[in-house]
Amino acid sequence: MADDSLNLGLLLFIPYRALENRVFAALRAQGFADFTPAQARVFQRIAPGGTRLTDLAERAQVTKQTAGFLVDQLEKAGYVARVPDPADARARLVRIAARGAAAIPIAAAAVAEVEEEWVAHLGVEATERLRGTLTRLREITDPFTADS
Amino acid sequence: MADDSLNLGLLLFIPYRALENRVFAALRAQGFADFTPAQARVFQRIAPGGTRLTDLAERAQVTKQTAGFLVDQLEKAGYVARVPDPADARARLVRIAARGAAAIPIAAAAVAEVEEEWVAHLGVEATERLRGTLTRLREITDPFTADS
DNA sequence: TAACTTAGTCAGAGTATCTTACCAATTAAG
DNA sequence: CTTAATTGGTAAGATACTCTGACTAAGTTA
Repeated sequence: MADDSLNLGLLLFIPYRALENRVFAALRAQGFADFTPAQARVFQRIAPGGTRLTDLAERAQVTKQTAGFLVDQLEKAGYVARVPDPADARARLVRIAARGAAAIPIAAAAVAEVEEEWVAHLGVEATERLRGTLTRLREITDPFTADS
Repeated sequence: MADDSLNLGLLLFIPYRALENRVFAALRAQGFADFTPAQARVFQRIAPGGTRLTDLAERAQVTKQTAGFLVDQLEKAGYVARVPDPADARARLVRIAARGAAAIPIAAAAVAEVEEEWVAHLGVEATERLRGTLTRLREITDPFTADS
């Protein structure tokens, strides 16, 4: 018998994990096998114009040291680059580099594919409502909702 | 400006993480500070009558070795116990022990509290739809939906 | 009973994460 | 304009998590 009274945490985590697995598999299949989930979680939080390490750490909810460690690896692998922050000589901006930019459409395609499967199972409306509800939920669960 | 076009993965992950943090904070505040998120993810998957290590590993999507490592720690801390599996002399069932059972209502209360906040933000109906949609989503994203 | 499968452990390695302690640049106070 | 506090980031060391590969023991199949 299916136990469908799992707590919301697990209910959120299960599809998250499933989606992540699919995206990683797609990237691996296209030659992007040289990065890890932890690196990807930081990478995802980089804003279009670049993001400071400290901000990245806050958004990803890890320490500055952890973020620095992961960005080091992303940088070595060519996914990101650190450029000086014109607004503050202490800081540098982590920006998406060529290899990172190349990976994004592949990841996006994998997400779209999974989403189609979800739509096929849930229906268009329920899927859109899911997205809408999660987006609204972000307002009270993401400390960094208000960034670009 | 808020960028509300985040991919579904991140949209799922953000509230998951927020909820997990709250539950951990509540447990810590009640004296349950001697376990980790990784241990909790395995712990959560233990079925009422006990679960074999191999099943636990599959459900939590980690290797048997990792599951064994985490169960060792949970066992040392008194959250679970390993008992012989009457059906198979090779196997043992991981069962929730006294300390584990004591932690569950505290975690449940924390989840309920967070859920109330979500209801306050989203409304009752949207929250229930969220749960329903996620439960249905589990059918195609959880390899172990069909267990008790 | 020999071969195969399944439950679990052992050993060793790499990855991720934290705490504590720093340095350097910026900003605030006087 | 110099001292003090704040902020961006790094360094070192420890712990936690997770994996791969190799193994033992029990169960199943032929």
